[in-house]
Amino acid sequence: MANRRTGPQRQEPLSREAIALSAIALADDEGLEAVTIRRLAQQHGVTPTALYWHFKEKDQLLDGMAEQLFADVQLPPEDSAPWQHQLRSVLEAFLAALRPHPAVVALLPSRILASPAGLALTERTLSLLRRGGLQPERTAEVGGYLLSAIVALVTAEPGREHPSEEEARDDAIRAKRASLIALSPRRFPTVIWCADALANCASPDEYYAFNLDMLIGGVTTIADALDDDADAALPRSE
Amino acid sequence: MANRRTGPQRQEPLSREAIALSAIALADDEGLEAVTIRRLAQQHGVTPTALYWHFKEKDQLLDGMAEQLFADVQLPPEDSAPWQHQLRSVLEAFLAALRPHPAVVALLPSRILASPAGLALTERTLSLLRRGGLQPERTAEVGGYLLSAIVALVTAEPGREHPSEEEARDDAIRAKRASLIALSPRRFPTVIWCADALANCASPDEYYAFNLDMLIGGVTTIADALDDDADAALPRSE
DNA sequence: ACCTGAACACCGTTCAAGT
DNA sequence: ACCTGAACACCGTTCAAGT
Repeated sequence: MANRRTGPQRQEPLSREAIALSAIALADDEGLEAVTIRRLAQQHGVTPTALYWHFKEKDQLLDGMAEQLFADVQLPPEDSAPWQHQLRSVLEAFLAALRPHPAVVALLPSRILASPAGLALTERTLSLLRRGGLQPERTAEVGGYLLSAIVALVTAEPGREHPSEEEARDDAIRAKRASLIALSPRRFPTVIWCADALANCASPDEYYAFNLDMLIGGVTTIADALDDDADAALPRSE
Repeated sequence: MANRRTGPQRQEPLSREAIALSAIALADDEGLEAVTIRRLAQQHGVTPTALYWHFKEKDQLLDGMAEQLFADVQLPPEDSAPWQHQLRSVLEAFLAALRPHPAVVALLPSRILASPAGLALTERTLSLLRRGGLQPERTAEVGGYLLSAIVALVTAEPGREHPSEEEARDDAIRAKRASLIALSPRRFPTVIWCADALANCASPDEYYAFNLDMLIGGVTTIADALDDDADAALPRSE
């Protein structure tokens, strides 16, 4: 589990990409707040100030981490399926890239339009909404939000914040569940009814699939509403 | 605009609430990363270590900030409207509390079940989904996600990251738009088509209303699908 | 081109002490 | 009960210098 702690490494020169990859690994292991110029330098056997040759400031390192995640997205090939189905495939591909790195995803929403791979993902998403009949303002608003909503899906996975070591994780889940069960049944009956599933996600795959169904269902609803408006505006068109 | 900078204030003893409120104001003005034990102490005319009498550690200060925002939510009274309509009203109330404090909302998803006011919001949300026919696992998964999706709605508002001073803001929007317009029209035709709306939100109210329509439409879709399943399982019920 | 070393301003936090 | 003061380990960043 613990990441390369093999002390100072003599090796070929550093690269932006190598630093960003080890930063992602460090975030995966210990959280985003563990990603520090000084710790990364130590892992690479180098002085903290050496990193400033590769990145002008820490924010550019975070940009590099985000870019790596966007580059992991395996966009499905375009096909002739209905646009809603293709949209679901695109969002699933984004989700698949994010799930291994939940600690990093908070970096993505503000950086998607500044990253080449993020732009490719955005282009695919927006073009499918356009095919659904949305005007440019709606396309931008809904498309941009959908991508952030996928990020939020990872952030909000029940039980995601618990530790990953099995025993400590079980303890945390039990403690969370107990704290919910102990609430007033008069004021919080439904929280208590849901306590198990709020404390931990029994099946993450079902959590993701069901909420994706919801998002796609919502997009379909608003696209259909636009069609109805168009029908109403052009009464006996066709 | 600038916040009470009137130097050391001699006054009645500090309180958790007063510190959390000034922390929110500081985040509104200068972003969450400006919220520092030392700066807050300075604003209150007190030594940094004085804050440790009120909060065991900085994380508890962040808890207090989140609790204040949850307490701002004005939950609508229960009524006899369809559950989807009531759910929309609850989400609108949450959104109204968040919009004045976009820099703070990232604190909320991980803290909602640890805050009394957050639990009240969760209870209302879950109880309406239960009324929609969802089982406890789905209720927890969808309800928890919906609340995070509202937070993401604020985070992802186009143009939200630009500065708030009018002139600098116009410059940032123009620069963002120009950078999108300059992309390859062959590879990014739809991004270019949407460039204006991606660079800035012409009407935030419409952005929020339209995406809320989408979320409510999605919840309705999955609840209806459950009804259909039930109908199929009990063929000529009724 | 790529990295070191010294230095600076700024963090969160502990602990003993004051009133 | 509420706050001060000194101290510690840890940040990001600049700049001049080395090879």
